[in-house]
Amino acid sequence: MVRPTSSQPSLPPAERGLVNVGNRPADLVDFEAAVVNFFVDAAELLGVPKSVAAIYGIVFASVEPLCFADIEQRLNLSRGTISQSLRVLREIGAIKEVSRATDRAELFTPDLELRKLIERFLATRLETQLAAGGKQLADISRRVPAGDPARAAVFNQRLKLLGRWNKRTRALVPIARAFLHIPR
Amino acid sequence: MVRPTSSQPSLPPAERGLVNVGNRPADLVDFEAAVVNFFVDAAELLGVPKSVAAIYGIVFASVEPLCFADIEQRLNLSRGTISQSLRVLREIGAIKEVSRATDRAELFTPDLELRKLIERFLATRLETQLAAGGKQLADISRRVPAGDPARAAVFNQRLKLLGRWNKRTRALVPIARAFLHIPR
DNA sequence: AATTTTGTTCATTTCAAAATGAATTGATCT
DNA sequence: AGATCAATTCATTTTGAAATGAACAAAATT
Repeated sequence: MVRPTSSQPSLPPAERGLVNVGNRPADLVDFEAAVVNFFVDAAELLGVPKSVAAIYGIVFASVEPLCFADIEQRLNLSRGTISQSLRVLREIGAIKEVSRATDRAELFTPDLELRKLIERFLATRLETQLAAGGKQLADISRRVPAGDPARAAVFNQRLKLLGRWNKRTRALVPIARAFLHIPR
Repeated sequence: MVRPTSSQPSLPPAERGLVNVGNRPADLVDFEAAVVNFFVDAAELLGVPKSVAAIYGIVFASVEPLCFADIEQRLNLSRGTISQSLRVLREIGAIKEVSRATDRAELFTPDLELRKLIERFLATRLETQLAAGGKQLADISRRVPAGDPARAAVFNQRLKLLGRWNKRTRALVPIARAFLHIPR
């Protein structure tokens, strides 16, 4: 009877997804795959491309900073995609560059200050969308068809409702920030 | 000098988008288009198909309940899409059916209890995703590669961080509910 | 029973976002 | 200078969710 030699009780192999196996140890690959999947799923909720999430994941799953070639080796993604996704990740501050004197390649390490990422999401997606919605509502109000006053009254009532929800949700954002201890 | 005969100072025509003009009055069409656009934009944020949002919008923008044919006339969407989108809207409780004795066609009216929709979003998308994330994190923890203890320590540290954010965000959901006055 | 009216189903198509990879740039090394 | 390495750009391709519309059902009307 052959048993796995691992110290762990053997887990089922993880869904590999975008993660390459190559000649790397199976348990490491499984770990990386599980981390990458976690971030890919989370990104789906936030509307972020899979490749971007996967690259953050693979960088997160390495103690040593990774260079471009490392990522290319570990993930089943083209150079073009990796280059573009790294740019996005740098722009949003999800990864940091760590220069290494001995080599010319840039090294990347995850920025573990997740509050910055969350703050970015709150400000960029939520707050701006809600503000845009508020403007649209104002515009709609000026378009309520006159003529039938009873009908106009109904529409104004409905629009007031939307306006209240817009305001309430906007008021929620700072509360969320406070609760998550995210500095203004 | 020809002036618009409207009582309103003439607004620029609204982006028509999916809304059909037909032989309907321009100001009504503009109003409907503005409302539809509002919901389409909001839906984009929530990951809802445009057609679904547009149909909710066109129903919202009518005082009288609309039947299938009304929607088909007002929006540039196929019967198939309308049928499927109406099903979705009924399932999530965004519209109500209003039977009319005089006619066999079903009539639809918006459910203005927006808190129900928001609650649904919180429960279905946010909470279940966060719970799934929590499970994934537990799984990842069991996959931390043993061997190098220093490395394992770093990973455990990082995973603790993710776990904390997961928990905090989960704790935020009930607070959001309370703030928005959404009954548990 | 035949017809019209009212919608549904689902195999195919469309389309926009994401991914690709060849060509190119811009370094660094010999 | 020439060669090699590291990465970026961007015109093209892929892909998957969304939309289409013809075929089909089910009920009401004639």
